[in-house]
Amino acid sequence: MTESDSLTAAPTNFILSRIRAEVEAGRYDRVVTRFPPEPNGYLHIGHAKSIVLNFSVAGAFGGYTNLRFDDTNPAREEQRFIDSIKEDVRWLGYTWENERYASDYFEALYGFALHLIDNGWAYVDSQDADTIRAQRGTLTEPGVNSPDRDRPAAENRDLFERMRAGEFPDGAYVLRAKIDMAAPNINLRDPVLYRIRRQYHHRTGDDWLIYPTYDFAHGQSDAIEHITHSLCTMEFEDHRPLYDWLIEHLPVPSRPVQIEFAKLNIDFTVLSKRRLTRLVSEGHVAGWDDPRMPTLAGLRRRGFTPASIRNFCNEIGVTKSEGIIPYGVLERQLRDDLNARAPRRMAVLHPLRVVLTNFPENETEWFEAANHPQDPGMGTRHVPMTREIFIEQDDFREEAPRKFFRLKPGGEGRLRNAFIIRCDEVLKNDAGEVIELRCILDPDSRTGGPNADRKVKGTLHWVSAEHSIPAEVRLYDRLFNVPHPAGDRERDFIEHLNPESLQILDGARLEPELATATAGDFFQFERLGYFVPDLNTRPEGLVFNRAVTLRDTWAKLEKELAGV
RNA sequence: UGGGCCGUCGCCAAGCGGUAAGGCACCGGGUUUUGAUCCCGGCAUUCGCAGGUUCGAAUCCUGCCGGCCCAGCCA
Repeated sequence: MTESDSLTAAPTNFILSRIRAEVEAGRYDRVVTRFPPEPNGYLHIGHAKSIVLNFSVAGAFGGYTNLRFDDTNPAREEQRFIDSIKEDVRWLGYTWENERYASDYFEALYGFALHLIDNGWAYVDSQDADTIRAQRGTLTEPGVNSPDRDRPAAENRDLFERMRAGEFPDGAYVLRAKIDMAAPNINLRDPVLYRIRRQYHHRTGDDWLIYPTYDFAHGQSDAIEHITHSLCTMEFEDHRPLYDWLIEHLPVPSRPVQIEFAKLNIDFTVLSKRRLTRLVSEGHVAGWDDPRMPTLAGLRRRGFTPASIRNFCNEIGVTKSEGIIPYGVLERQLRDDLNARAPRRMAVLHPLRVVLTNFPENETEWFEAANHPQDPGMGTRHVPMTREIFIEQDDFREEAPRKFFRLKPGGEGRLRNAFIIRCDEVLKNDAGEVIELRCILDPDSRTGGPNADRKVKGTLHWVSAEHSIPAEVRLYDRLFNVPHPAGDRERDFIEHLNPESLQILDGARLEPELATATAGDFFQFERLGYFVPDLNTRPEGLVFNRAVTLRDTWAKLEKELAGV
């Protein structure tokens, strides 16, 4: 594995080992998979699991992966989603072999439908949707045959050709497979294969007025592309008999097999396209790429790296049992990746003015600071120190609790990369709030000085009041305040939205080095977390997003102390 | 109550008849000018439950229990 990454070195799982056995038995000389999104929304972290799986499976056996858009329903698909999906897959680090569309195969699929009709395995039904539904039976009762079920093949062919020709309105007819209305598996009760949709398609335009259903399009598309293993989520397990039935009854060029795995769930978020679409369309978030969204676009904007997401997918594994992964697991992967690679900087989110009483006025002293404490190769930069600086409000307590070892009246603290100071005086406003500290510095404690190694418990980050630059900083918290917002049967998941998921700070001060940061950069603001410039940051209006905090043992301790 | 699937530590997850991997979390301890990182150590006599088969079962059989999915002309 390179760096903290694993593009292809996925840990094993039941799919990988099954295919390995097949390959070793000589059943395949190469493995071809496909990632088949429907272009009706943005990709989310759940899709990432599928992408990583598909690409790593094919890659492990010298094969490749196609990107295939499952665009069989023109009513809800759009070009902009195709664009975003391609961008996201590329960003994740994967390169597909072929870019394909189910709509590329409409003509071939139509031919397959004719084949079924001619062999008496499909028929045109003239009943409306409600009637068909009523005849399908229930979970416990068998369905009943359609009166059109025994329509002669020639008549079926004629009707189907006229469906294509546009002679009928939407819903007038459907093509159905003739399987078994009494099958315990409802998907086998004469499933609909084609429906009339007089609708413009984003790729085929007005060429088609009938469109195949997922069940009819998917497996056959797999076969046409010589996909060897069609990996999908568990809810399609019931469709596998139909998938196989169609492959067996059609003159397809290859015989792919479908394997199902459990989809991803993460706590405190939702991962279904339907719900994500609602968050966007109802305006609960700023868009598909809102940094609070679990979409790849949102995670990217938030500051997540492709490697962190890939590593996450590999860490959680692939099985058939559905579980809920704590959001913290994803966050830790980001920390792991960025800890190794992010340059360190100092930034103060909630500034508290500190005057260093024995530091000369109008002077600037530059301190050299390592860009990474464990990686000297990342170099150093210089940070300016002046008589007036800002420290974090949280780093001073007038009434310090037990075990609080930052600054307090009369106490000492070390200014990171600089020297040790002692708090001599606390200035307050009329409201009694602390507005300024007067501190004296120990000149011998300068980095490299004779007293530099003096033991002082707390180390504080700081910026020069004069040299620091202002910035807006956006802090994010979980989008929902319950572990499983989609699992509530009484209340709509929207009701569980966390009203404090976004906090905007407009008074942050950054060390001057950060002035030139642009989208795509990433930093660790020491003692605070990992931050990235937002997509819309500008030199004259810096905006940073907090991707994730650092592990904060003190926050945890303090909570425990307060609780007991 | 029909069909399909799942149930191994708080969360993931190996294991596939020979006597419970690993990761995360958590709890100790060490290093540290980030209460970060890093390092060391601890952490299931037990595999949803109950029977059975076997010298031997998480692994095989039977029966229960719990959870998820399916009745779109969505995917």
